[in-house]
Amino acid sequence: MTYDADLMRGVVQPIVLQLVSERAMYGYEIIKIVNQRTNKALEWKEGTLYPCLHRLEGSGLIKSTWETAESGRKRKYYAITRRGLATLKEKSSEWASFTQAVNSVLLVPRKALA
Amino acid sequence: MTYDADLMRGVVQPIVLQLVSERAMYGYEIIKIVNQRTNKALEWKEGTLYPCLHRLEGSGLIKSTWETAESGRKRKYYAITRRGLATLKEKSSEWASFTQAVNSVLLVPRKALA
DNA sequence: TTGACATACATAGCCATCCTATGTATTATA
DNA sequence: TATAATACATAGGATGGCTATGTATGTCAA
Repeated sequence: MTYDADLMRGVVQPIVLQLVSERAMYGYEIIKIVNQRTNKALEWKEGTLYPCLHRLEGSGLIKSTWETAESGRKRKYYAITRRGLATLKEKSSEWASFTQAVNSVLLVPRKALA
Repeated sequence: MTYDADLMRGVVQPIVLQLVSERAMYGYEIIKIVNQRTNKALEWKEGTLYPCLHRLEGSGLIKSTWETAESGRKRKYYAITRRGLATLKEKSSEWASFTQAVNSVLLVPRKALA
């Protein structure tokens, strides 16, 4: 159990929503981009992403379409829905205020302590 | 299921460790301080804190002593241990790098997008 | 052409823990 | 003498990330 596993909860959905809001993406691509954009600070596995994609689609926050690349390979592209966009905005600001709240406890300067 | 519940995982332990590292505290006090210091952005209930305190003590990261206030009321004070302090430092920097990683995905400026 | 690897999707089961709800007991207050 | 606040505790539900595994196709080097 990496500690990261607990931290990860609550951010996987917003991150996925953010990415597919930028442009339509397929699952494998999302994993690569997350690893890349965070310099592997976040290193997602399939077991993290795919169930999340299915949940998001089940909730109507994203929608998928199968497409075939020139290579002939089939990919399931996900795009954000109107409701997904609203949720993304919600969760983004929630994340911002949450981190601020946590930091207000975690980052108390020593000189401020009695 | 508030979304906050998922975000909360992974920060409860570090926050508790941070607080009891400042000075010895008892459970009920910790709850009040968290609510207060975060302006109720974080609003912990007993069911969140007490099991966490027991886990931390079980792991040897904090240790407890019963004390009696002038009022006659009994309180269980928790203090951080040497190992707890080491863990706190670890988790604090983990939290810092984690939020940075998440923000590097979540806070991509629009103009940076292809 | 064959083996290895990367790509691409998917899911079952484990497990940790946050939350709700509930319980007990004591002290303070109206 | 209620009611609220203080103070501790735990059982049970629910969620979802992680491990492991499975399938299939495309690419590339030996």
